[in-house]
Amino acid sequence: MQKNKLLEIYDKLFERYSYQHWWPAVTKDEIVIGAILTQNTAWSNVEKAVENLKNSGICSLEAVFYTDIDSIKENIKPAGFFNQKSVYLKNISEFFVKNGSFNKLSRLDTNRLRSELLKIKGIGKETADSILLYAFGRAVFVVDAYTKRLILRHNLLKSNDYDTIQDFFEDNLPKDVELFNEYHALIVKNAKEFCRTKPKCSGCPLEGV
DNA sequence: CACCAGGAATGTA
DNA sequence: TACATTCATGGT
Repeated sequence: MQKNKLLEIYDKLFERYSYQHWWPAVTKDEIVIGAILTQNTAWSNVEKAVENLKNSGICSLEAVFYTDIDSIKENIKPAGFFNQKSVYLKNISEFFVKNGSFNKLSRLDTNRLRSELLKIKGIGKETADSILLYAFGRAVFVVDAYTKRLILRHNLLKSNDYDTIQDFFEDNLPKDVELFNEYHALIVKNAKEFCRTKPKCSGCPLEGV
């Protein structure tokens, strides 16, 4: 029994699933592009879209910026919402190209970088934080629908507000990039297995936590 | 056939 | 602030 519920939950998830290694050995550009494409979309469909971009030689933010939007649409079609996601990709690629890409943007502190990302149309809190964590390596906790449901079901908070839940994680965990990286991935992994349409809790590593 | 996935923008009250 | 609607493909 630990006094820190969040660490207890993490330990049980990690014990069951081990490392998820999200976005390993891929370019940062691909992570940013994937973060947009995965908005409310199954990851298997994102992989098809990314593969199309690679085959077309335009799986980079600079390439996206200089490629006509109709070609972008055609390539990312499998990921769904291609009409708006193509615009979103254009928006963020413009941001990176016009601001010196990772080289210069990495000099900004995390809060400043986050607020700049949130100004881009198509980048909400979860996408911004995913980019900060997985592409920039900043210790920012990503809150998604699964995370909210986990917090509410275990009665750890009353509010389901994004910032409230994010603060809860960041204030009760060591600010460790690898920990935040794995934790978010483990929550998704566990939710997919046990919390689909009908919550089947039998066998869940968080049973009784 | 229905449901929804590693959300965000927009509109309504 | 708190919900509701729209966007689109592909797997179960």
